[in-house]
Amino acid sequence: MFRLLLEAMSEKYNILHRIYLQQSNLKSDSYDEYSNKGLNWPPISTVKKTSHIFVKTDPKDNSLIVEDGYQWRKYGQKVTKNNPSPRAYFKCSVTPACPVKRKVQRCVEDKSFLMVTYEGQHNHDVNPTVGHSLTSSTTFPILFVNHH
DNA sequence: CGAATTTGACCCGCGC
DNA sequence: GCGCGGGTCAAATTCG
Repeated sequence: MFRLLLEAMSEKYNILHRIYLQQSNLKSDSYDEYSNKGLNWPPISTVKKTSHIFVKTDPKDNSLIVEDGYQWRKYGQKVTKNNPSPRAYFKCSVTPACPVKRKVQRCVEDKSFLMVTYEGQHNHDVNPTVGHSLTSSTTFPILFVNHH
């Protein structure tokens, strides 16, 4: 488990470093805004089509809703064969034309983990008010990004 | 009263 | 062709 964490974090660092080199060459101030706020992971979705993110939450909190700066509209919930815990399906509702989908499911072995799957990339910017509230939280819940 | 969530139905791809 | 598993739709319902 820890080895997976380490590999995924180093991979995430490599991706971020590549993005940083690209963005610094392109003189983009939107990425500087991200890095200043500590929101490192939204630009990853601009590189990768789908990404699996593990989020630590309270297992008692079964709301299955993760606030990440975007606004999601739930459109389905299913139970899969491998996982007894239900899986929730969300769509980005910040912009009606945004094609991003998100799946949220509890991890099988550790119920305090939440696996979030992002599909696609946002064609709009992140809501700044929600993003600020996210960074002001003391515990940054996102553990690592795994990609297939 | 409008919008978001819930939840069963529907749909589609895949393996037998 | 059929059943199953997973993804989406949409009517009803709840919530602000």
